Amino acid sequence: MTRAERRRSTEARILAAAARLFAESGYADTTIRAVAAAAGVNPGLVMHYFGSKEELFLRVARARPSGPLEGEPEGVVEELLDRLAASMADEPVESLAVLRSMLTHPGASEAAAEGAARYRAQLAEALPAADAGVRAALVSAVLIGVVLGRHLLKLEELRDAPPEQIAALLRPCLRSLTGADG
Amino acid sequence: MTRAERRRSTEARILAAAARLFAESGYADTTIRAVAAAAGVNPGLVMHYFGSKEELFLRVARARPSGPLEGEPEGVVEELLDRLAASMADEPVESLAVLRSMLTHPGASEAAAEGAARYRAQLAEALPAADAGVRAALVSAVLIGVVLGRHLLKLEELRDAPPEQIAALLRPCLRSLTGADG
DNA sequence: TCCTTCGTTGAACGGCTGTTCATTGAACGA
DNA sequence: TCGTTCAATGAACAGCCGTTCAACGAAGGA
Repeated sequence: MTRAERRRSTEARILAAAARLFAESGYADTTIRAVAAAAGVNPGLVMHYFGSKEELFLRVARARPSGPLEGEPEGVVEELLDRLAASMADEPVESLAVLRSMLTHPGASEAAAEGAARYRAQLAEALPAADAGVRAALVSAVLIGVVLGRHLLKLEELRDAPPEQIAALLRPCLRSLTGADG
Repeated sequence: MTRAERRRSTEARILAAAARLFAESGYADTTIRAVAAAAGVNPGLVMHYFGSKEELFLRVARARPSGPLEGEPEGVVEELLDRLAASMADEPVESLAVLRSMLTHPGASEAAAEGAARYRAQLAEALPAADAGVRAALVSAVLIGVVLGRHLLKLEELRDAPPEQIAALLRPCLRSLTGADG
């Protein structure tokens, strides 16, 4: 294994461990030492690669663009439900890391705010109503609440329910919020 | 001022400061020293009164029973919207402290879980549908998402919108989730 | 008035944190 | 083969944390 490969491999291992720990424990309770241990690496190395705990977190939290969101409200709702179902099937480690840390770490909210605002703006543009902004924010809040309830608060009924059932129950709810029900 | 009065007054001041700081910063980032400073008191006194940071948090987080929730789904939805509007008018410090810390502090979830589960059970009993449990959990998740979005994530559109507008947009959403729309 | 009670303080403790830095040793280029 | 590069280590630093404890000083009872 070449030197560059080892380097990339180690860096990836640290990032994966950091994402998992940030998601599980939040920003404050995740220590550089724990990340290093989980990655099988020396704490100093984490600092050497990422400079600081803050920058390590930002590398994990970098908002990956999640595809465009356009078309008629009906289609947008289905797209949102699909994404929700997908993030329910497997544990969405990065999203959870961002979500949990946004509630823990002062800087995390600001770091993710720009991407989230662009997301809501995109969503709002697909809505016909005059109060599209508030509606888009409510849709975001509802989806965040559901992911939060299932993965972080671990509400039993939500954790045990199949994704399709949740999506089906949520459909009319989102259709009314987006104005897709006329 | 009598000695017992001073004692109660100081204790109340510490509890109020703790509630505010737990809500603002979560469990981990709230220090005993900061609570003591905000209450104008010596850190040692906080320990002397409450024993530990954990017990101080539990005193703040003790679930205050929030009235019964019964009757027809339509009425329950209106009751929920009323409570939501009320918690939007003023900053619900204690609720936020619990909510934020549930996401920060391992023990906080468990501490609040019992009360929250009883709340969802009560809500589920008022719903006629066979999948009342999942529906009740989804209603909780939606309401948590909205409070979270407004007070913790500070989504601009949600923070600036008047409570009545949010309640109005949420009404059909909650009616469909509770099965109040037939 | 004197002694007790107790709210309150200040200093200190060990432990864990993020971060730094000199050092090692194996992969590399010549 | 030899010197350089650089991934990786281990020990150490200062700072903040929760927590402890001896001590002070004013309120309360006799």
